[in-house]
Amino acid sequence: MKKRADIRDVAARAGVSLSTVSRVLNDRSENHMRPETREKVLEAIRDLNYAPVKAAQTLRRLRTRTLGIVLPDITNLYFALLARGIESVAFERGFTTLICDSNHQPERETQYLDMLRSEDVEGIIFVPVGIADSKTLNAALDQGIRVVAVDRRIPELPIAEVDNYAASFEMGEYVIRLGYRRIAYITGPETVSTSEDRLSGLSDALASNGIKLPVVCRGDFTFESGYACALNILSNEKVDAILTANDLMAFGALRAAEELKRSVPKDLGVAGFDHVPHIPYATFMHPELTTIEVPIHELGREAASLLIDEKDEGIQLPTKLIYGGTCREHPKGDT
Amino acid sequence: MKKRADIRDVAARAGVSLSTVSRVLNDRSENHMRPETREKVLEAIRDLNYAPVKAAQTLRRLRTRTLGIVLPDITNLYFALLARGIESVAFERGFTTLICDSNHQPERETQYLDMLRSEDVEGIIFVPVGIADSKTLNAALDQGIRVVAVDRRIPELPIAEVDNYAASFEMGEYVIRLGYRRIAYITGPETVSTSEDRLSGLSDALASNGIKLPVVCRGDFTFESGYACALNILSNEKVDAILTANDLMAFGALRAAEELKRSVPKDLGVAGFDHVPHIPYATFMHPELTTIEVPIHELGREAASLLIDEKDEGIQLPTKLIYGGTCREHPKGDT
DNA sequence: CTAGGATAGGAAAACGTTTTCGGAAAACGT
DNA sequence: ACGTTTTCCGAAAACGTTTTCCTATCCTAG
Repeated sequence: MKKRADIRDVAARAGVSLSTVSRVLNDRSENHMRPETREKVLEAIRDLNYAPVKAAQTLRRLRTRTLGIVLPDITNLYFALLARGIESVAFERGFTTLICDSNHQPERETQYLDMLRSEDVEGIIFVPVGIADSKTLNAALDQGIRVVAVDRRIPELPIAEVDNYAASFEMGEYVIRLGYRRIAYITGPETVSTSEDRLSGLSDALASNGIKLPVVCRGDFTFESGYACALNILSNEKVDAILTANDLMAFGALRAAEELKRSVPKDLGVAGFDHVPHIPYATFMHPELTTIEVPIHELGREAASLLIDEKDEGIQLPTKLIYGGTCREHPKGDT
Repeated sequence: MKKRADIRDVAARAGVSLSTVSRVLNDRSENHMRPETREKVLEAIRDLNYAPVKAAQTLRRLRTRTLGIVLPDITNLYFALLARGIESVAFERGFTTLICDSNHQPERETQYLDMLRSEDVEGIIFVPVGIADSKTLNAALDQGIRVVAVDRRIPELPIAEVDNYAASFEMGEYVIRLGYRRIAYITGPETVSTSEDRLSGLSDALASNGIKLPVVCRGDFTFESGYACALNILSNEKVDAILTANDLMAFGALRAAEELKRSVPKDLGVAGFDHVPHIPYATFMHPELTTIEVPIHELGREAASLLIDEKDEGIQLPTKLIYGGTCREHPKGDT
């Protein structure tokens, strides 16, 4: 392995100064040079197989063309799709992407934020685990790094999101129209804006129909928590539907319902939120889950665009109600 | 937007020289300093929210402390777990990780390899989509970048893998012991070493019991291809078991079996390969899949270690047969 | 009380670029 | 032929670290 050629090797071989080589490399259209000189330099570059050292360029210009992503769990398909959406835009625009999996640990999140800062990323897409550590976040912002939120709100930051409140409201109206009346809800952590929005959307939908949520159980978006909550609810309360803040918990609820021999959707309606598509296992399951589709890949693309185009306004994308088989098909006395 | 604190700001605030700050940062155990001084520096760092500029460090040490990962599909849990395994070791050892999702496209793979090269990564962990483009690969190797394979072999490269042949052989013997005789196989792409190893392992196991594989169908590791192959096999052949080269295709086969009203495991045994754990959807399913467990997270960790410790020998990790419910429980006339 | 060795910490060089500034040479107008 | 502009290119100063080489200061032993 030979020593790698640097810019002065090139200059020496071409018989010019290193500033000339640099000018050729960055071909500055102002200040053009004699074709003859330029050719000599290009030849030397070819001969020596010269490639600039990225770190030196970065240090000099202080632009890394790199984007950071901080998310809770890359093994969760929802976030993997998000990452992919982000990456696709970044790649198109010539940006490199650094994916940081905080693994649901706020402390890790902080470490990653600092790491991204020291990597001098030009922007960060941030899906916080809980309440974002404002000190670390501000350190990044103060340094001029743009940060956008996706899916979960962070105070003061632009966000790419869906209207969780409205979607959840719609779901509430839907299940009521189907005749469900005693509706339990399994929500997510209170530190996550999506949880709260979804809960209040549903709650308001029921209220506007004169119904109150008989029971709300707090889960943490995992299958297990959905299962545990549902078990609890079904054993202690008389409910005819369980709605959840995400699909995973809905699957947990289905599992609980099955164990307790509650037939879905006849005795018990179940609905989720997110509709992470392309889960082969889900298509294997029947009935398919009634849920709200969140265009997570698109949210990722939008978030990346927000960052790269330096927009300060967030964006809201539409959701879609997916009519699965875990809620009754025909409303009572209705079409 | 305040100016970002640099190392001399820290030095000034702590009332020391910048070399001292650097020493604290890199805590060099030789040449230790007064705890008091160290504390002052750490405090200044905290106060100023100082984070070193990576580009400068890199330039000075001429080491990027960065690892690249090129994998076929980050939305596939199997690879997500792999990435996580790699990342965990990398993080422990102070390396940054660049995840490149080739999305099953060889061309994209090549682009990423080139990108990683120009990023000066110190090593690449590579799970190729098909036959790796040796030109691009060699360009990286020539530049002194270490490359290791994981899961799928690449000629000349060290690899972290399991003994696919032996594991598949074991599975073959197992299903035979259970009394299955007419065994179909759904394999993966022929360009992927794991496919071929698994196929020949099974085939040899059957052969050593005087049995021939009546039918081998080539899938591509997707649920859909497993489903299609199984449908085809079950309609045209008289088989009592379907084995597959990965779990996803096994799920596809289960779906096909169900549609054709073949009862599993009574009429038909089904087994997969990989045992991607923690799929809530899978635990929701019963019976659970009989399969081979591949410690993919560990493989990732080992691969990262191989790279960081500059080992030239590959490593093989053990697999484990998972006794699910998609094969008969009791061998005929056996315990 | 002093020579000598540790020890703590400072000054400055180096890493490989980009870019500003300015000087020499060439081109041009008179 | 001389001044003025333009064109081309070199010298050198950054960029923010790490690290080598020193120099002070402090201990310890004799």
